Amino acid sequence: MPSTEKTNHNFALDVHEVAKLVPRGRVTSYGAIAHYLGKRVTARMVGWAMHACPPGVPAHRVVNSKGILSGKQHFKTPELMQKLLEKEGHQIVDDKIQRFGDVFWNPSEELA
DNA sequence: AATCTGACGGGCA
DNA sequence: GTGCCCGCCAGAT
Repeated sequence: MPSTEKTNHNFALDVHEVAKLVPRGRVTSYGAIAHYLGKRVTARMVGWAMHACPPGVPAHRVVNSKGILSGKQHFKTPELMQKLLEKEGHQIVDDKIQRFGDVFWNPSEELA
């Protein structure tokens, strides 16, 4: 249960927690996680949090609002992110997840 | 101490 | 549809 109260400079932990809940074969966005955690947490903060994501967090399942693999450069190798996603059944064309609307997982609803 | 940057996103021109 | 601006806050310079 992530805290949505006042100043949490620990939201990174919440971000990681939510990221781990993303089902295999589904993806979510930085903004969706941010919205779920609360108003003070913005997509940028989520991005920052992912920067320090511990092992076990499926960071490849988190993309930007357009379904683009904006963070692939931060993986061990840029191809890794796409490869993992394709392995989970996603189609990716030009760094963009196809059928994004269908595989999108919204924590605010699915996890509400 | 001050400033810039960033795995982003929404709003407006 | 494209592009610029602003906000949010923690690191890095």
